[in-house]
Amino acid sequence: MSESSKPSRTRAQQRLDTQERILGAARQAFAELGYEHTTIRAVAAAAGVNAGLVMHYFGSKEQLFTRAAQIETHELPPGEPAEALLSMLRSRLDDEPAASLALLRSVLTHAGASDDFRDSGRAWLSRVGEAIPHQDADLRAGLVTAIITGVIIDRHLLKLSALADASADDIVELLRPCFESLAGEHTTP
Amino acid sequence: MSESSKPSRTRAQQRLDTQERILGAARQAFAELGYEHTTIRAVAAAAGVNAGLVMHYFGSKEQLFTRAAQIETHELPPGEPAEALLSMLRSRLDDEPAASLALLRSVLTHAGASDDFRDSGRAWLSRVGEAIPHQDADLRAGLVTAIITGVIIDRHLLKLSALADASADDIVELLRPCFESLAGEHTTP
DNA sequence: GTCTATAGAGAGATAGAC
DNA sequence: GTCTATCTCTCTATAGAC
Repeated sequence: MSESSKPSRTRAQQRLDTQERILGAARQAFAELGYEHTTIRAVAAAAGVNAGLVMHYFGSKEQLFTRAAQIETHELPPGEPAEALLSMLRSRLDDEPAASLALLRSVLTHAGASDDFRDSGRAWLSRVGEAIPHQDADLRAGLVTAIITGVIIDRHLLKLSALADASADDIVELLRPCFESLAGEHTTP
Repeated sequence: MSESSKPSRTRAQQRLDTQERILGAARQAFAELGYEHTTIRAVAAAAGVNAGLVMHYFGSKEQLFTRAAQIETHELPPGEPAEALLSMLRSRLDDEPAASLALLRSVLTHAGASDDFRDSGRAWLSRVGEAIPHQDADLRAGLVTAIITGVIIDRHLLKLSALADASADDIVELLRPCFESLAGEHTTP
């Protein structure tokens, strides 16, 4: 029967809460500093716990990163592909999730991040490729993805003035012709 | 016969030669590994010298990076802006200089690199902005630059299959409509 | 469930010898 | 002009106490 009586928060509950706090702090740190400049100590401090506990829960810095940078693969909305891609760009311009920013910031310097990125990107790319009605669909999918990534990096990570200050609507409007020429339903020559 | 008397290479010459070897090794290392994973020791070894010598010549890792990642600001060829941008993208698709890749690889994680990047990018952006015949020229310049950067990163740094394997010509052809809509000489609404 | 203590490795930087 | 030796710092990771 009862043990600690009032199970308003069981021990397992408490454990999950703490893990979530740590993951949140880790996501933010990885997004702002990148993999190498993020220290277990700093993550622990931000989560209000001790560094040893972080290791105890996640095993290594590498595993902590993989957990923190885990992103649900972006779904491509149904309908005309160019418009679908634009609407997903639109939402990412407004608020890109921290986990995704963490992955982006670290992808150029941390080998593990590149792998995570490739894995989560593969499904996305093939989905986009299938939606594009052209022979060279793969290259086109790679190009729109490169464009989206480039814009997101400049806006959220590098905060380059022109892109960081612009309204999401203006950006989308300016890029519409690009997306239509790459992913639109033209007749293939 | 003579030994050190033959000034086929003076001491100052020798010094410059060695410095150049070090800079070359540094560029390659920074481009491949990023700022944080590049060690003075490894650069020295690759250049066939000792780590102490690198410090002696360049003072600090930070200064070594700044020297190694120094890039002549890309000149925008004269003529119609969209075509000018495409032709410069074209050349960067074939072989991007190591110094530029080093800067790109490090820009997301190293503060000093971001500054160097911003500085060398500012001149470029204003030049592109001036060439674009639109009111919102700055935003348009930021967008084409983001596109170029995204494509170069995916091709040369992440080596994502679709972009890494494609021919430069195919990429340029697919992106031409994008560049024309962003930087072309349309009548402004 | 959480924290303390510390081992162990690697890096940048400095001073001076050859 | 170039190298050896070393100092000092910081970080991950481990072992075990409360």
